[in-house]
This record gives sequence, structure tokens and C-alpha cells, in this order.
Amino acid sequence: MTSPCKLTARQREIIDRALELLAELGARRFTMKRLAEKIGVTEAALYRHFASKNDLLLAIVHDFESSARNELENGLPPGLQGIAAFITSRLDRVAERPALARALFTEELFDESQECADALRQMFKKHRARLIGLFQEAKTNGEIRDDLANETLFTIVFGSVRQLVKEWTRSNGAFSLLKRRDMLLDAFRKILRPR
Amino acid sequence: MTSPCKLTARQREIIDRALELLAELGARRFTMKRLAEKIGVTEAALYRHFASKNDLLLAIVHDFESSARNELENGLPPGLQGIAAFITSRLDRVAERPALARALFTEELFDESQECADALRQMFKKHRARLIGLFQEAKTNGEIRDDLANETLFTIVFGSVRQLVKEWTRSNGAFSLLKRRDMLLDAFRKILRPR
Amino acid sequence: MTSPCKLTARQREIIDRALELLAELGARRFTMKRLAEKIGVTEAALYRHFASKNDLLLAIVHDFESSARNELENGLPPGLQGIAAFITSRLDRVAERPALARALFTEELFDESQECADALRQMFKKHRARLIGLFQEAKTNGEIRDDLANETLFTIVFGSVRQLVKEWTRSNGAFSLLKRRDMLLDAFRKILRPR
Amino acid sequence: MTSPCKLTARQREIIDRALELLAELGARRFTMKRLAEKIGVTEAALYRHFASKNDLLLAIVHDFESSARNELENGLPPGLQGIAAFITSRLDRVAERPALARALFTEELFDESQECADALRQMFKKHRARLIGLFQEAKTNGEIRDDLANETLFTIVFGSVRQLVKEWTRSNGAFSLLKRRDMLLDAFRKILRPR
DNA sequence: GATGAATGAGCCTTCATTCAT
DNA sequence: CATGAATGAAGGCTCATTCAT
Repeated sequence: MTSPCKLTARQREIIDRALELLAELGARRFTMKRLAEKIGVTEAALYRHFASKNDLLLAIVHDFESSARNELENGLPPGLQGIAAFITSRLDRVAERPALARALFTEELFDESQECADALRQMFKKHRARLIGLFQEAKTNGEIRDDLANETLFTIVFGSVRQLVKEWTRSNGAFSLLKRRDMLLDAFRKILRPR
Repeated sequence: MTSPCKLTARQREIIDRALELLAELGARRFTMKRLAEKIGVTEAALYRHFASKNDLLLAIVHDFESSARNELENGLPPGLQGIAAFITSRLDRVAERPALARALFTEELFDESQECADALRQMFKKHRARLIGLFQEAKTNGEIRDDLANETLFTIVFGSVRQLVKEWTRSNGAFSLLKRRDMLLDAFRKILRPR
Repeated sequence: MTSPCKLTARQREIIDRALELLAELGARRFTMKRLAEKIGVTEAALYRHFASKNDLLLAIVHDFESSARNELENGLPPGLQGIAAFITSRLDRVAERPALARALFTEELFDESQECADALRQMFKKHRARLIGLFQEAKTNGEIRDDLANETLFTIVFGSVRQLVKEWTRSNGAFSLLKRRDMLLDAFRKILRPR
Repeated sequence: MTSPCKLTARQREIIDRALELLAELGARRFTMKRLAEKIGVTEAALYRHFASKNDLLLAIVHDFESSARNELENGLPPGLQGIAAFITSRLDRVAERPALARALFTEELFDESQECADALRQMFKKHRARLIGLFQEAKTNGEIRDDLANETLFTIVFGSVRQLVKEWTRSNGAFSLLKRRDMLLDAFRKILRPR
């Protein structure tokens, strides 16, 4: 359910620890050496499982992406409920795996690898397209107001979610993400309600 | 301790070029060597003006901060207009100085220096407090709806502004920031209007 | 100590592929990993057949040497014909097995292993002694001029052959080695003819 | 007389020591670290003078090439004398600077850097063209026999010179290069004399 | 006010090799 | 016979920083 990609068990393990480290240190200080140390092996050992740091990073992104795809492409209800489901799914994922959140929600982290940045940007584009589709649907259904451009809606909704994640991450989980998520969802329902 | 302006002319110059480079390359590839090259001096020369890279980074942050302070602490009208003015001022600054935007709006960029990160976080806190104050005011004045928690309002408003900047930066200024800013402001007025 | 043939079938196979790889990549990039990949086994598997890379290299050299020995020690006609036969045999071998040529004619390739270098030097010495013997014979027989020192003759004859191989190798077989060999042999006959 | 190239004094120094090391160890074991050690500085120090190992290698080749160019392009007498002068100049250079000989006469040494290999090949081509021109001239002048193809002449003459250098290098200068050079020149005059 | 030269620490990567299974 | 996992040593390179001049 989390990875159709052909990763070996050891690769999964490494990716997991990498994610943790990424969350702990930020991408800047995430080095192969430190990862090796954390796992308790030599740097050289890592290179038997990933040909390069770039490949490792890419694997992380792809793994995340493929796990996100299912969710977003198939499992979303239409219109407003879809929007809520999108937000819920994003934030649940963050809550259950904070490492991933810090690692991936801030795309900047991967500016080390052009390929990675591209992959993330690609993913972002898809999410955007999906969300905008849902906005249009919800408008047509009369579920949300129609006096706001879709792009503006996207900026507000996606920006808010991201901001919430950022606040949560930065506070080291000092508040309940789920509670704040519900507050945010509630707010969206209110402010987007047709007049 | 907050050093409003005690910068020499040369220091200002360096900060300016540093900002450009930061915007061009991202923090990751922003190195003293490259900065020196861009300015046309030796690395050693930079150390005449800033004791360390950390200090240079701090100077950038402080400079930005002190310029933001005036604006926000004194010059803001009350309530809803203040909120709009805050957003306008932020985004105008970004538009006129894209380098700064890319350099500072994404706090991650500074995770190289704890001090820098702290300074930025400090600034962020102030902005947050100021905005939340304005939200309260606007609620009291009956200018905006009062069924949303201030922190949620903050997440939405600040998150949206940030998201807009991010989109603009990432698109390399492909769209008019001012136009989208007005759309966003208009959207805020609509969605926050008291029922 | 010179191990004529005690190679298992698998060892022969490995040596063959090693020779190919050596020719393809040059000694510098000839690694156990790449060899294993080419053969389609693990690196560890190679170590079942050769205790070390050094041993593998040595086996290549010894194999080559022992195959050369027969030819040169027994099968050579005397005097000038022997010289021609030596050259012909060398170049035929190169033509039929370019890998070997590139691998072995340039002794530098083996400066990785002192033992290898020594073995090659040893072989070189023998060839030199053999050729010089033939020169002397040919002089005595009045087949070639006697106003050139044997060492000078060797430098000219052996150097020319080597140069031809080098040109051929470097051009990736762009010209007919056999044709140029005949031209060279013809030239030798002409220039070495007694006045 | 040795370098029209714009090299700093320090760069020259480094190139010189690099040449020595190259001769001592062979290209295979020539590492930046060892070079740094030999010079008595850190590896990092080397990188202030050459941006990369590749650049250093290229500088060596170019330096050598430019010093060779003068000689060969301008200073050669015509015909047979030119041939002798070419050989003499090559071998004198080798004698006075054995490091260079071992480093450069064997082109294989540089198969680490494609650029280097190309530069050397380029140089080789020029030398070849020059020599072949001289052969033709000498034939026309009736100074040498005309029953040998120019390419065959080249193979013999250039191959012999190279072989001599190789023998000398490998013997660690056990014999007088100049004496053997004279023997070789004498041999050439004899064997190439028109019938 | 700036340069040239250097440094120590660290980064990503590759290599030959080992060993339990 | 072969694999999967690991390792120590080394290689090329970059970074922030220092210091004598």
C-alpha cells in the first residue's frame, strides 16, 4: 500500500532512516556519512544499496510520490468532500510520519539535486491540478462560492495547509495537528460557503 | 543588539550582492568563494567586512528585520486596513527585491546558522503577533467575521501570502505579483466579511 | 612457478572476459566490479576463482607468456626468416585477439601490480634475447647487414612492431594490420639487406 | 623558451613536482594527495592553483606541447637533417628532463582524462605530419631511399625513438641515452640511404 | 583595504577484499 | 559455486577560515 516501487527490504530500511535524519537535521546537514553512522554501517555500505546520494534522494521522493498517487488519483470523493479528503489525507500522512513532512513539504530541501527538485515539482503540479479540478467541481455543484478564481483558491487552501504543517513541524509537534486540521477544515467550509 | 543601521557602505554593498547570489543559487550553493567572485574580490577581503559567514548572514537578516520593523510597528492602520497594508507591504517588498524574497521568505534557507534561524523565527513571531492583533481589532470593529480563531486566520492569511510568493518565485516572475496580490486581497475581503 | 596451464574452465572464461574488458576500458578502469558485472556474477564469485585481482592479472600474463613461449622457443626458423616469423606471429596474435594486444603490448597497463610488471619484463627480456640471437644468426649467415649493433637492430625492429600495434589499436582497427605488417616486413628486408 | 602559457610561478613549481611524481610513480599512482605531500602542502592548497586534477594534467600537457611546438614548427632544417634534428631534439629533451619523458612519451598514462588524451593525440598527429613532410622532402632531395611508404617510415623512425626512450626509462638511465641516440641516428642514415 | 597562500574538516564516491549463508 | 552485506582505505573536491604581507 505504500510502495509499488521495486525496493529491497534493505533499501526501504535505509530510506526510512534517511527520512528520520532528514527531518532531524534538515537536508543541508544530511550527509551520507551521518546516515551511515545512524544506521550503524560504513558509508561504503550505503553505496551497495543506492548508487549515489542522488539516487537515494530520488528513491525517497518516488516512494513518497507513488504512495501519494493512489490516494489522490483514485480515492477522492468529488467536489468539496474531495477537497476536505485531500487536506485530511495530506495532514494525516504528516501526522503519522513527521519525518516525511519536514523532508518533503518544504521543496527547497532538495535543491541539492535537480532531478529531485524536478520530481517534486512534478508532483506538486499534479496535486495542484487535482485540487483545482475539485474546486471547479465544487463550484459547479454549488458547494462553494464561485466568486474566487481557482488559482486564488489554490493559493489559499494549499498555502494554509502548508503553513499549518510548517508551524507544526517548527514547534516540534507542540500542538495537536489533527485538532488544528479540523479547525482549518471548518474554517474553509465557512469561508468558502456560497453566499 | 538589534543593530539598526551600523553598516559601512562596503558592508551594504556586500549584503546586496549576497542577496542577489542567494536568490540566484539558493542558500545551498551560496558560498563565500562565489560571493567573493561575484563582487570581484578575494574571499579574504570579505572577512575584512564580516567576521564570518554567520555574521554576514545575520547582517542580512537584521537589515531586513529593521527595515520591516518600522513599517509594521508604526505605519500600519488599524483593523482590516492594517491587514491589507501588511500584506501589501510584504508583497511590494518582494516585488521590488525578488532576491530578498527568495532569500528570506523561505526560512529553511538559513538552517545553516542557528543564530540566523533564531533571528528569523523571532521576526516571524513578531509578525504573527502583529497580525493576530490586527485580526482581533478587525473582529472587534466588526470588519471581519468572528467565527474563526485568530491562529486559524493567521495560518490562512500568512500561509496564502507565503504560497503566493513561493509560486511567483518558482515561476521566475512569470505572472504579475501585484495583480495576484490584488486578487488575494480581494478574496480575503470577501471570505472574511462578517456574515 | 610459471604455471603453464593449470587453469580451470571457469578461470579461462574469466581471463577471457577480463581481457576483453581490459581492452575496452583500459587497465585504469578495469575493476573487479566491472568484470563481475560483465560476466554476470558477483564480485565475491570472482574471488572463488582468483584469490586476488593481482592473481587474476598474473594469470593473464602467465597464460599469454606460456602461449608465446612455445612459439618463440621452438617453432622459429633460423636467421632472417626467424625474425620475420617472430614479427608475423606477434602481429597475427594481435590481429586475432585485439584485446590481448591492447592489454599486453603496453606494459604500462600493469604497473598496478609489481609482480605483473616483473613477469612482463621477464617475458620482454626473453623476447629480446631471442630476437638478438636471430639478428646475430642472420648477420652470420650474411642475410642482413652487419654494420648495426644488435641492440640498435632490436630497438628498430621491436620498436617498429610495437608502434604499428599502437597505431592500429589507437585507430580501432581502421586499417588492415596484416597489410601494414607485410609492408613493414618488406621494409625490414630492404633496409637490413647487406650492402 | 619553455612556456608562453600564462602560468603563475607557483603553478610552474607545482607542474614541475607533478612531473617528477608522475615519473616516479606512473600516472596510476599519481594522486593529488601524494603530490601535495611531496610539495609539502595540503591537497586543498593545490586546488587554489589548479581547479581540478584534470586541469593540472592539462596544464602539464599544454606546457609540454607549447614548448615542443616552437622547436618543431620553426626550427627544423629541411629533409634528412630535419629528421635527425627532430630525433635529436626529442631525445635531448628526454635526457634533460627524464620525468617529462616517462610522463609524456607513453600516452597511455593520461587515459584518466579524455581531454588530456585528446591533447596528446593532437600533438602526436602534428609530429607525425611534420615527420612525414620531412620524409617526403628527403625523398625528393634524394637524401633517403624512396621505396618505402611514408607511413612505414614513420612507424619505423618514430617507433624506434619511442622504444629507445622506453628502454632508457625502464633501465632507470642505466645507459647513455645520447650515445644510443647517436647509434640510432647513424643506423637511420645507413638504412635509409638511397640504394 | 585587499591579496596570495594555505589549512582542517568534511563531502561523495570507488576500490579491492572478506565473510556468513 | 555463488550471493548479499559489509568494510578500510583511498581518491577528487569544496568549504569556511586564517594569516603574513
